[in-house]
Amino acid sequence: MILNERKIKILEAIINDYIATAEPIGSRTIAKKYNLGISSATIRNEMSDLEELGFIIQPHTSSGRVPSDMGYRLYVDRLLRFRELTKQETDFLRNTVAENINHIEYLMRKTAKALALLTNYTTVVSEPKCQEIKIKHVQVIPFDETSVITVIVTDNKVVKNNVIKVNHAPEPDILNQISNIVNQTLKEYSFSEISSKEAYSQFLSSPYGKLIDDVFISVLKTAYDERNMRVYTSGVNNILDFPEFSDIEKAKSVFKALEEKDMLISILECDKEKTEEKKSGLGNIKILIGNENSMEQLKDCSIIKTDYKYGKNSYGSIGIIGPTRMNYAQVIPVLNSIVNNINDVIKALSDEGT
Amino acid sequence: MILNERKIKILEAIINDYIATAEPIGSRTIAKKYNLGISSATIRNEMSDLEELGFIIQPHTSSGRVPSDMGYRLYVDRLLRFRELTKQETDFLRNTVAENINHIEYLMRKTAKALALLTNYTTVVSEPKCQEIKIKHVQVIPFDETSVITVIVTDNKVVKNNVIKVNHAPEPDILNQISNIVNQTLKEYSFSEISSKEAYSQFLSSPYGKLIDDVFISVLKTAYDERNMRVYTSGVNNILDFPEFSDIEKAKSVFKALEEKDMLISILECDKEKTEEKKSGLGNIKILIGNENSMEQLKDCSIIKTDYKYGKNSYGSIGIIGPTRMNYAQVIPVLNSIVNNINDVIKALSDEGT
DNA sequence: GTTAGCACTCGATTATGACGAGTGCTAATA
DNA sequence: TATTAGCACTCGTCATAATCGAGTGCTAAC
Repeated sequence: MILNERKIKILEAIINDYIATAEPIGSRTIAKKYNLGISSATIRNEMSDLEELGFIIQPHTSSGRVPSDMGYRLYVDRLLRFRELTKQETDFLRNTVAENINHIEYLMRKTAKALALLTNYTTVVSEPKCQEIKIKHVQVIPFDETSVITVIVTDNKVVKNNVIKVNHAPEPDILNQISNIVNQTLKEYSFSEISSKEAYSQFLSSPYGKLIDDVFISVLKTAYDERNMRVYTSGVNNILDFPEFSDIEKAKSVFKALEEKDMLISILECDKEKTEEKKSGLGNIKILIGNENSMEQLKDCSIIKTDYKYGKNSYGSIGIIGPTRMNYAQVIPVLNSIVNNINDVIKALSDEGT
Repeated sequence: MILNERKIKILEAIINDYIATAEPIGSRTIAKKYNLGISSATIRNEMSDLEELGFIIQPHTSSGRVPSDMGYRLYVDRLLRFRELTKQETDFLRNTVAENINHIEYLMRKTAKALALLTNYTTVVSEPKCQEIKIKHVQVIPFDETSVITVIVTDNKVVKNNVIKVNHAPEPDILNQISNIVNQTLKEYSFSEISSKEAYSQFLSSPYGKLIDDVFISVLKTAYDERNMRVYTSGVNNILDFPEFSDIEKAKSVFKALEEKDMLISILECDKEKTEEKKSGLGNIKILIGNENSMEQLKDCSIIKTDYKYGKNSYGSIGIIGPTRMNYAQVIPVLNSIVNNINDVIKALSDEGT
């Protein structure tokens, strides 16, 4: 059986209609709404073929058809024509990026919010992470009589901090000296040399040896602590607006999945090998349709995601989650637009800086 | 009509039963389950009185009764007997606090999570805020050729940071000097003197005047920026487990409210004047029942909240949100326990430090 | 190959009636 | 006089049946 032009036209009609209405579509509806120049009976025959080929599904005998994951996959790969963004939309996205580019936490939060607003789906944004994390600067600053704070700046402008308890907090001058020692050591030695304490053994016998050791430990902890990765979501409630989740149990299972930070991270990182690059100059946006993602709770959802660059060698991810019936033609350009914005601004900043 | 002992006994039975079952309670049920030594007919008469007095409500003719906000209020003020926490519970709460006390962000997040876990309601935790914010230390640290980072530590161990763009980033030594200038100025002058630039006008003409100005501006912004306040929630999904929110529209409206950060903040801060202190040594836990809070979307919810101390003059808030039918007898001791833990540990730390 | 026509399917909607938990009222009782 | 047994009545819930209609597959005619 061949997937001829006409079958594809019908499939396209079914998918477009289903994306818009969330109702199974019958042959008569197609014949009336989309004038393909053929009767409902012919369409009926073609639909029967499409079902046999696996592109559409009949929820029960004598109901209309609904696209299958495979149908959406064909649609996304071959039929999708992207919606042009309006000027308002592009401006809005550009401003969101421009206003927050210097503050990664805000950037993540506002990006998630902006995308949720424009798409009405759920968005997830993860913190940029280096393949190989680099510590840019460490500063030990005074806090009170029995504690100091280490501030750790990584390559990608991410700032983390830890409180360290001491018996008696040294003077600011001393703390500066300690900061210098730490920074110098970080420049000269690898993490493994530091974690074996070899790199700074000479300082351990000094009066502040214990503190210096604590600082290095806290630096290493930050450098390796994957769990520290922040993830922001927005528009989780939008799930409830889709009829496919009007069953409260289904909604609950999706919510539960989206509440788990680990789950969010794996949404953004999972199945890297399974996904294919989208053609047509859309960068490396990945699309996972329904069961293509391996999370049982999200089997009725599609995930559209991509990475953004933030600092040298440092990448974060942005994902948009909705029902498989999601509006791919709109979501992809929106995601593409904001990521290009981020990448462009970051590139401009780093060019400027050299 | 007098609210005699017997009426109160009946009211108590109704409320306890309703908290447990979420079903309207009839006179026969009470007569059978709680042997008060009177017949269902008598109970019926008393219930009729209780309804007239406004403590219970009949959803429709010939259905059982349900407590009103006023009924819960009486219950909470006069009838409530707190459940003792189990050893596991107290240990769990103590450990949660102990493990995270030095890192405010974790402390907030884990506290929210722990409370949601123990109570099965939704929890909200806000960042400690000074009535009068004090900057403990400012440190300008290098980032790259065209930017530096200001790290601002407030009185309450909250660390904020901002990126500042410069034409050409000064050497670390210079940045240290600038940090010293800023810290010194902050010690000697008030915020108003700083915001008028009067306090540091002498430095403006130096080669780094622009940068120094930017740093002060960023400090002031952080000091005043209410919006910077972080708020963490946990267990939002628990809402879906309550039959009162099985209507998806109701659930959605609560979700929408809990998604807004401003709304969360006003949940924790609203109606300070309206609430009353709870007696019986429970610190200053506040309870808002149903319409006692002024948020339309939360009119079917109760809010139990209190403040915790984190650093000198610095208070954050913790709130637990559930249906008005929530288990006050359990939630209040749990909340009380964790807040006492936080306060005790913080007190111990500050005593130790003097 | 296409289409009109028709019998058939099956979920959704509506109507109906039985059930039962609960009420209020009245009259008998302690 | 307060309490209670008894009874008719109310009304939401649940199960059953009836109807409707969108949609199908198949056949025969074009």
